[in-house]
Amino acid sequence: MAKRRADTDDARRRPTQADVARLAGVSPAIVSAVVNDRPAGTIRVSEATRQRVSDAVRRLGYVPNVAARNLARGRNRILGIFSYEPVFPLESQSFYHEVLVGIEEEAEARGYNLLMFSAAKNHDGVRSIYADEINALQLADASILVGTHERRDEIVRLANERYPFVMIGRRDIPGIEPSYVSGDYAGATRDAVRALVDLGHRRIALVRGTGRHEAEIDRRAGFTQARTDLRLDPAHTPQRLLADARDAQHLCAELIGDGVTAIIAENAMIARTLQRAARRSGVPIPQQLSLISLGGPHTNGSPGRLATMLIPRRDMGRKAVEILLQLLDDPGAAPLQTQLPCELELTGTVGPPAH
DNA sequence: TCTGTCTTTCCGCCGCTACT
DNA sequence: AGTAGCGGCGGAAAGACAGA
Repeated sequence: MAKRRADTDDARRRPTQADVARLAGVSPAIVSAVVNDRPAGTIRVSEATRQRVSDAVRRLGYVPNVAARNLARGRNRILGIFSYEPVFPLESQSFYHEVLVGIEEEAEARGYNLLMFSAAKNHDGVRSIYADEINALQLADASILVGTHERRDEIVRLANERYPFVMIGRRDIPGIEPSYVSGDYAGATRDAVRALVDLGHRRIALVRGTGRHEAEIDRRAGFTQARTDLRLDPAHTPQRLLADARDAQHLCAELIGDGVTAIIAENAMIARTLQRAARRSGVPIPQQLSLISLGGPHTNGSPGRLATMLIPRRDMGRKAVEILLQLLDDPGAAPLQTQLPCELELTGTVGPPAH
């Protein structure tokens, strides 16, 4: 095998550290120290020896074997990105575009390469980390998981295998405590209610969708918390479900009939639907009804630009890389869970109540 | 004896192959 | 079928050796 190859094919064989060591008349450890420029604290090499090794490296054309080096270090300086859904749709407004930009910036700054996992599909046609029953992410030292349609059984399996990973978005998964980076959606929702109250609103509705994801649960929890903090009458601060866009006009009329002067929409789609419904009903925004969207991004330049919660996507990407590297440096560390503050951009569709 | 320089040895990584 | 050994390194520890 390798030995046989060495005998028959020596001239074409790539030179190794051992070859350099032989030619320079030193031990392989010295070659390693010179090639990797190890500090004097670990191993001292005289200038003359260093020169001999460098000459031998040049004469043989020695280049370190990356695979062998990774094997020895147990690291390959590759971070994975696994997405349960396409992250490169045409719209540059895609939620994940900015997150990926942040990931790339931070990975580059720290000298790590990125590897995108996107091919592995299981028999259901759904992307799966364990499509072949083997953790595909092992190619990378650690990975960032994006997407909201994750398979939670796989996340549990990853955690139990002690594979280092970070999720974009808070996850509440029984049995494990995954590391994640998320926006502080509850805090931003509280801030939105407070801003409306400061403007004089007392009857404020949260219009939610059918989703039951943590990001949505957090927004609803933030709304409820704000109601308590600000001593608002629960009867005047309802949470209403908008399951079908066709019901928007009816819901809008109903809320206005109840005296509601401000609506917080759980996501941008609901916000735009309500905005259109109000326009059709002849309800002026923000003169008669204020509207805040808890999900960006809004369409810049559109008429009646939406007041919006700004999700720090780029920072989330950067923080995810930071956390991954912390997990790599200290595999025994407790899960690192971070919620970044989300600012509110209260322009366009927010104003004081009519009376 | 101390210091500087270097060698030797060992472990770990893991897929693959040869050997028992 | 099971096991040992190899490849090609990095890194650390222990020790050898020469010269001051």
